[in-house]
Amino acid sequence: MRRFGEAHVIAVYAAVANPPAVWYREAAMVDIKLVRAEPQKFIEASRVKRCPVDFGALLDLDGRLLKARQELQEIKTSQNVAGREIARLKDQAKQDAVAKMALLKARTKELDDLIAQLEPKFQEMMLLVPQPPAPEVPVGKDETENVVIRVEGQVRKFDFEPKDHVQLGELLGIIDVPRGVKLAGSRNYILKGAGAMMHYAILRLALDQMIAKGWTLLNVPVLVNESVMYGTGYFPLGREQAYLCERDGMSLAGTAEVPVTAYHSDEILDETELPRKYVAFSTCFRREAGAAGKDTYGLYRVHLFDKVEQVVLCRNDHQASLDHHKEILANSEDVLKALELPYRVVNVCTGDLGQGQVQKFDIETWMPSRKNYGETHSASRFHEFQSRRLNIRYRDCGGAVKFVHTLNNTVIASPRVLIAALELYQNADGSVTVPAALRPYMNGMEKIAPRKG
RNA sequence: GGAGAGGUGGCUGAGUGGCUGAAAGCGGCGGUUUGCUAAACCGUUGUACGGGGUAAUGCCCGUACCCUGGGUUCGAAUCCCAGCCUCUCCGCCA
Repeated sequence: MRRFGEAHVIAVYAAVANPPAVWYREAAMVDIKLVRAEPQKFIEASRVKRCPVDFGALLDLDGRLLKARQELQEIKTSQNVAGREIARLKDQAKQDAVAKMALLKARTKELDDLIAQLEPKFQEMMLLVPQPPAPEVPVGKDETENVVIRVEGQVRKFDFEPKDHVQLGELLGIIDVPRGVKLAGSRNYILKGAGAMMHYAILRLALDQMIAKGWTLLNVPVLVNESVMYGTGYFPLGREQAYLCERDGMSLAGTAEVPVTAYHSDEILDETELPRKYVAFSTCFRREAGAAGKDTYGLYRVHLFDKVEQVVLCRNDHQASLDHHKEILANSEDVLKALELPYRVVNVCTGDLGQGQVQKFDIETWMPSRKNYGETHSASRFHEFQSRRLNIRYRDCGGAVKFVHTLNNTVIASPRVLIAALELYQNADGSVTVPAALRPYMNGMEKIAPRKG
């Protein structure tokens, strides 16, 4: 059985002058051959996704690199031929032949230098080229132009004045924002007692549902090499969102998607081993750079949260990708249905789509305090975007080596979903009924009641 | 953290300057033999890029790749330097 690929091509691209070194994979990003063949398609993708790339400069660089490499290859051929010759020559004839080689060597050096100069620029630009979105993705400028495609469950009407999750959390003694801020600054919090129990209960419910469906549970590193961040597409564009441990050249992943998707990087799998379906729990770290002043209240947008994530690696087949996309969406809906929370599914528009995503469906769960649905899940499919960057391939039945397709979706993320759960399950007296599905995970607790005193 | 050993193809493992993209074995694939399986025997078996060719696949030529990067040399898996990673022993530790 073939398991590991041999091409662990991780190159250091260091701006020679200053650390930190930037890591990337030498393996292709988006397929440059496709960009050459249909530049218009990528120019359009760049426009609607709002990922600016100078394709004129990119193709120019590509052309010059290609030309230099072709000449270099020809020179190498003559060098190899001459080298074999020299081994057989003697004395004066040998001296003459060696002298001739010097000329070739000088040209080789020139070409090497040229390539060494152009290559990093080319790679840098290639890392910015977006994956073209699927035709069924609505064109739009930002999240306000996402299209609702389905609404599930009934939004609760209260016959009393409902409290928000922070008020409930304080009243019940299960959420402590001030002390979270004391320890770790803004956007931090502490879950306590039944609040922490409900947090773990939700995550465990999600894990158990996925395990029951036959998904493979992984426990993965969340402090990862930069190459993994580049490979999954979070770098370079999302670098501002990540906590970096620069001394060690590592960063904290914002989601288990990162290590789980990279799990098979630099490997060649066998088609019979596909699809691979993984589920993993991880703590997620996000700087929320650029979100200053946005969603500052409560547990909606925080620097650290816990999440159960699902990741699929499947055949390089459009239909297979579509089928798995439906599957991972349904898996997440199953968790919300078990929790009996109302939600809707939206088709995310081009402007709100990530660089690598072909299409994305967000699930938004009803949050009474926001008087709106709030994003709780994000189901994406990438086609080859991530697998090219990570070099994840498989051998198909005919023996051809192809890049896998990757997909991922939140199974559940907490505490964000606690906003919906606590607020929707609250009672007039300030207590919160524990959703039936969570009781087995909370020692049978049925209700979280206000503290005495 | 201290001391040592080592990184070669799917795996094991040979290879100390040109005839080595790489011996041998295992595994995989194809075939012969056989009532079936097994065994035996024969053949075959990396990836990427560029060029040529085809209706297309097969195919042909070239280049690169023996952890990564740099250096020495006409020529590097082989010599030198730096880095990364793995293993063993000791120490520390959830």
